[in-house]
Amino acid sequence: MPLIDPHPINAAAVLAWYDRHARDLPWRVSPADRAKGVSPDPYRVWLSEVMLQQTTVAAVQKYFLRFTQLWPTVFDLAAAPLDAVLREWAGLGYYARARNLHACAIAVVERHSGIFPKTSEGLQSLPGIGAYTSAAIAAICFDERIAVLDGNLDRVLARYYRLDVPVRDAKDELRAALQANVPGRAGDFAQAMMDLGATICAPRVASCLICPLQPDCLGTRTGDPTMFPVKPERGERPVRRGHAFVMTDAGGDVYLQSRPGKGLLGGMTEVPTSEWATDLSEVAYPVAGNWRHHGQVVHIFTHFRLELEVWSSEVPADGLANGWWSPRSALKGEALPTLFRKVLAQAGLD
DNA sequence: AATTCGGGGGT
DNA sequence: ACCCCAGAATT
Repeated sequence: MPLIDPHPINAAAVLAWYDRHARDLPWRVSPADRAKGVSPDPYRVWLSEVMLQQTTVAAVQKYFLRFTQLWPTVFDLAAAPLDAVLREWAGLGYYARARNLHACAIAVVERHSGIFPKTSEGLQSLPGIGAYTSAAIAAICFDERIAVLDGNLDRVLARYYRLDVPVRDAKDELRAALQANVPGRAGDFAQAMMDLGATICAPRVASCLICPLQPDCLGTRTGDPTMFPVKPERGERPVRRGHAFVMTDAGGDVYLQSRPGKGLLGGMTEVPTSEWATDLSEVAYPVAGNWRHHGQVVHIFTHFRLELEVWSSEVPADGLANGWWSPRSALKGEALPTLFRKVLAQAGLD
């Protein structure tokens, strides 16, 4: 039994709305310019799409401007050292994206002479480009008529079709329903539907009176469209606890080291910590010193809550291996994730 | 099919 | 507090 009744979407109405209300974004070609034949730079579209994976437009903007200023083309990015890319990505989260971004730039240069593939299928074979991103780039840059299904569209379509199961249980049907409605202006349509989801059909508020999908939206016909999509149950967020050790030498430089290349905060920079476990271990300092306690830092990851006790001490500069001593003035440029910036701030070193 | 990956903005 | 965000890779 089908989960949805895939009645048509009025793509013409959506495009007409987009022509008047498209958001002005640094990586976007306006619908007016697109109509004049201007096409987006695949490098910039790709970079923006990777940054926007599970990340808000507001958070991405300054990173996008910085990256395109430092590395204006895929050749520039491919030639950059990975640690420079990680330093610039610091704070944006999901750091596997940065490693894949760099690997993808190299692949495009080495396997495709610096030219991005022009089909979603070709794009999806590249690192860090999955079902969504490949479709988005192919539609936006090349008007491939393919369904572009992101979190916004999940919500818009769940309301439009009044989907009464969690989205993950109807992903294929939603994609097929959308695919059947993709018009010739595939790139503008994809961006229009995402803008619609971001501004009109928002998570908590649905401004149905001004929505171009009226009057065909089943979610609005009967009751409250914000009841959709229905959410699966979510368990508790576990807690992990540990100690963080901020060490300075006689000159005030701070001891830093690199995390393993894979996994949580992979490849990023940290201050030494204990293991993170359910129960707080008894503190074991890395080296002898006059250790002071600076209270606790709490950091929320997607799948657990971390509570770190923050300690600091001046220590001899020759007693540690593997890492390096960073002048306080250089901390801003280190590849420090937000967690460790919070730890340093708690110890008075921000 | 489920889990592992950050961090911030909106409500 | 909680939700969600232009998801992908791994298990």
